[in-house]
Amino acid sequence: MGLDDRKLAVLRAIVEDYVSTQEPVGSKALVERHQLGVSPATVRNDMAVLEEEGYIRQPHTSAGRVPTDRGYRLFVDRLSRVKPLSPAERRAIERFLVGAVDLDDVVHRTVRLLAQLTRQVAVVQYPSLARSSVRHLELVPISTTRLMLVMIADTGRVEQRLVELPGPVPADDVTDLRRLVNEKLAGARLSDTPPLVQALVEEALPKLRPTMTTLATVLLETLVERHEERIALAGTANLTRGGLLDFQGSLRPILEALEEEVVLLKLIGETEPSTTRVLIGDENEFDNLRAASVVSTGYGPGATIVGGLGVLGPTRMDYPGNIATVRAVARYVGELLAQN
Amino acid sequence: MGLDDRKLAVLRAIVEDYVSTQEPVGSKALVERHQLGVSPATVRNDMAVLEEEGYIRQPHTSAGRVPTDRGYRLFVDRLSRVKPLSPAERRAIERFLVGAVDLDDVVHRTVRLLAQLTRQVAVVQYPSLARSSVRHLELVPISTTRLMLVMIADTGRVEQRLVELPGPVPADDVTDLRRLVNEKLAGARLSDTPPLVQALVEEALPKLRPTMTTLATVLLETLVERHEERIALAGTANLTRGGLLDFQGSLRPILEALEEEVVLLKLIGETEPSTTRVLIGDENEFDNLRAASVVSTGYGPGATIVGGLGVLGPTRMDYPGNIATVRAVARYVGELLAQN
DNA sequence: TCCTGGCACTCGACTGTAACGAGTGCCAGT
DNA sequence: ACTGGCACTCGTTACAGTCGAGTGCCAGGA
Repeated sequence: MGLDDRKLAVLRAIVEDYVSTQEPVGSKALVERHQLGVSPATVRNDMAVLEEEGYIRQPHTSAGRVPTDRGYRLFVDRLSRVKPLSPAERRAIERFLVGAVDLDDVVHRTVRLLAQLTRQVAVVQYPSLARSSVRHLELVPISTTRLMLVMIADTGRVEQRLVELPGPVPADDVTDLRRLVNEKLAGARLSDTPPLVQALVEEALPKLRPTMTTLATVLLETLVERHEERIALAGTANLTRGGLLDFQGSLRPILEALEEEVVLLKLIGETEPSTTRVLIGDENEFDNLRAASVVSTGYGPGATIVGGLGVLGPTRMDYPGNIATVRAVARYVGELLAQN
Repeated sequence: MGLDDRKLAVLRAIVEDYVSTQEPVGSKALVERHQLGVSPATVRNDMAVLEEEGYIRQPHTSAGRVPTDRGYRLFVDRLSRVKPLSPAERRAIERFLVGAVDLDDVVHRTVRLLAQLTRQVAVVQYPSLARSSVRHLELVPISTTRLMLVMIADTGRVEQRLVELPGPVPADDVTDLRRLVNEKLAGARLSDTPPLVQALVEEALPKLRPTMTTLATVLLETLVERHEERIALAGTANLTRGGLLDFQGSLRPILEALEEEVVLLKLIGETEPSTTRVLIGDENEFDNLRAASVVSTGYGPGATIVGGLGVLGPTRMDYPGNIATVRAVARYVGELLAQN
């Protein structure tokens, strides 16, 4: 396809104008607002080509042009540079994140910060258990037949779970169990624990065997199988900006998708490439989100990645700005985690 | 004000029809759909009176009548009986709540259940710390100068917090601290802890004094001051039912309000009367929610109340049905908590 | 005294027509 | 290869007219 430099410039101009005005942009307005150095008629010819190639389209015959998902894609890949953050934004990020005392606190502040800076819906995944290691396991007797199991991960996450024991267990045995469990599991990556837990049961003294078996079941459930992942969300009210024009008039599918943790995890949790990922409109695998775009990236202390974060908004969003913000926030959060 | 039985019957009919059809209801339609035993003209006279008294109003001159907030209030207080739950609903509640392993689990299941049954936005407050007692405090050494403080409440809530110690503390001292803290605080209501914590510091051995002081600060922050309350939310997508007619076309203020924990707590957290509370439209103290109604109640094991739960929706909602559901769910959750 | 049928009236919803104008595609000329 | 000009499309807006649901009021009857 023959897209020369000017045609690309036209596409860029269309995207920028449409994102900021939210109205279809015509050839005349384009040459007025950008120094393209050619006449509207020429721009129209270029537009015709861009439309033929599927980068823009006309909502109605007598209206201007609007970028398609494919047009945004080209824009993001080749026509935009990452916008540097304004000093005000930088300051906001720093100020927002100091004083966090808790992992919960960090995550909550982060998600609100992201929502505020981007004016989109923000999503932050808690540090993934799968990518964490066990720092310590604590067993707290609640009654003679009940224990509270508390797992503290190196990422700061704390999970707890009530354990119903098969029979009464004396305090000394609890101490033994605690020691055994920690000797075996402390320091291990959560994803590596199943065989270790198995070994624990097999090596346990006959006296402790039944209790350990129960404990092992709960351990596996808590550490590996169950609600492994947590998510924080903020800024849903931002969906209502752009007065019903975005999302073709109905927020319903979006709101539904946002309530499904599984969906959100898919969106921001796939962090293999460790670079910023942009999903535009129907590139998204969920039908409910085919009118939305997602900008996401991984975060973590140093170079490692323990979770994902990102923003979700209309396809008509400020990609360069949002990409810059998401990256910057991820970096700051990573630094914060590294300090602990 | 002279509202005889028939006028009340007319009001009831208007509310019921409007709630189910979502359209202003006229005198003719009313007599057709209800056995009022009088003619449309008579109903019109009654309507005129009801309108004068502020219970109904006309959106336009040539339209039917619509209940006002005041009309709904009268309906709820005097004209409706609590709808018994359908067997299907009963079954749904029971099935939904068995198998919950965790307080987190219970709360999440409850909030989703409520949202599903009422088709409104559901809100559930975690058992309030202020109404809980300390079951156990655990101190887990993370490094020589860091402890993880874990508080387990009798309601099942678990709070944790990282403590930065002023200097290295040997393991034996941690054991002592743990014992001291538990001796003093275990069993105490959280709201009663401040003086006890103070006493802990004063009675501590000189050797432990600095550490205990730091610990005390964090304890007070964690137990009393900070994010004492937590909230779970579900069903926001239900706001989009009734296609923009409810909430005068903009979900924005509602979504904004739902993001403020403080607002939600005010809505469902004030559980003094222990009976079901209904807030209709502008009875609500938050401007953002003047187009919404809230049905809420307290829940807890036995007769005690440890938190609140409820639903939020358009003023045009099925009050009798929602009240019944909210009550039933609260009772079941209470029973569930009592078992632990 | 209260209810009812009848009737004029209001006013939003809908329909059809016309003018307007933003924007386009195409073509001939440079 | 670009440009100015021009005819054309079609959504938007304004306006007028009709329709009908629903009302308020009144006179007559139980």
